[in-house]
Amino acid sequence: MARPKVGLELTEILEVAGELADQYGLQEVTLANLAKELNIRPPSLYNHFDGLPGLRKKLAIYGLNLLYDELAPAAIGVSGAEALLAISKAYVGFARTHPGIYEATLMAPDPEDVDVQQAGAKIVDLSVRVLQAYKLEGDMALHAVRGLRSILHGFSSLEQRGGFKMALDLDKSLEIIITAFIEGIRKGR
Amino acid sequence: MARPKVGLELTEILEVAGELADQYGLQEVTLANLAKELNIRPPSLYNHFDGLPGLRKKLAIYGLNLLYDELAPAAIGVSGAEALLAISKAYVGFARTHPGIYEATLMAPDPEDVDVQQAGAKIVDLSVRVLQAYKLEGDMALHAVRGLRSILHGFSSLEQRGGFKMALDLDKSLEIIITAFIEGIRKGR
DNA sequence: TATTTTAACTAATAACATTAGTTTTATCAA
DNA sequence: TTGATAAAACTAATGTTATTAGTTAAAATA
Repeated sequence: MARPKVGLELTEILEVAGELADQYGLQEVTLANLAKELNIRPPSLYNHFDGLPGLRKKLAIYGLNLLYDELAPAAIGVSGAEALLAISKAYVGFARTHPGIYEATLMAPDPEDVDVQQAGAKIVDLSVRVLQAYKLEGDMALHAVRGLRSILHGFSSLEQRGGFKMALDLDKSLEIIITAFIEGIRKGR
Repeated sequence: MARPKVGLELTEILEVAGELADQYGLQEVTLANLAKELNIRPPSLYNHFDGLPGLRKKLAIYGLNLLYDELAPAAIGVSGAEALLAISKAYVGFARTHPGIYEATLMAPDPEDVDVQQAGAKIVDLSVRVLQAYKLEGDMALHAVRGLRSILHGFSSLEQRGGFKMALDLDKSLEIIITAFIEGIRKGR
């Protein structure tokens, strides 16, 4: 019993791949660079995942789980606008701290893949629960989730790509945007 | 006089590259594939731009200009919420029609590049003008622009990556999200 | 201790971007 | 029309990458 290598290896590889992604960008996460970092030869990596697409898929799932683990704690003990702002800040914060891993999250070779969908669904479900405090009726709850996700991803993505050039506090922007959006949704019933 | 090849070549190359991107994805826009499509050898492309990074930069600018050319007409003759919804639908529509070119728009090798910034600034300016109808005071106008851009990019990006799985009308989602956001911004003064 | 599995390895191949140097083709001035 | 010039194609070669095949070493298990 106890196979200390089997389970640990893959996680360790993904951690290194994640560091590589955050530090140099996702496009630098190549089998060559990863192998160099791990002091093994590139072909050896095929024992752990199915080539570069396999790595990117596992990295996407790994990243989605990391993201969920940061969002979930932010949502406990609070509700309503407070909870909404808390997970929003956590989301954007994650994208800032882990730009490469966040990018990997959206770059799965096949986004329709069951495992990837499942990891992403946890985050969607979390958003749904936070929005339940607003008692939105019918389809409005679903539209609201789409809006929230659009804002969070769009904001993170644009910030990451240097899209916001104005000298204007980013956290304040986020708070105003989220607050405005949810207020508008409430008025719209 | 009249050098019908000099100017036309580059545009023609970008058109073919754009078709390649839209049809097979941006990652398939390689010098090898592009050269094959143009019936020339890959090294010949270096006479037109500085390698793959050069192509991606030019494709980004080309795409931003295309996008602007679709947004601008949508905004004329209308104002207020009507104009806002018009450019929003045009934006998302462009991302749907030209998924590869839209992606290229955000994938410039150096987003800080002056030419890229300039092409993007036209679109930001257009958003600013449309939002001016709401007479937002002080920084609120700037926050609003950031919010609008986040929504439009986030929505397009998530839709493109199959992020919205629910059987729920996408255009209706967009309309509700944009309307809610701008209403919330107005209330927040 | 013997077997089996895991994970490393070497060697080789194909696709790609890129550089250097050359040739063809087209433009334009005399 | 012709000769000079510039643009844009070419061939050849190199280095990096992912990938496959086949092999070996090491660890876990029976």
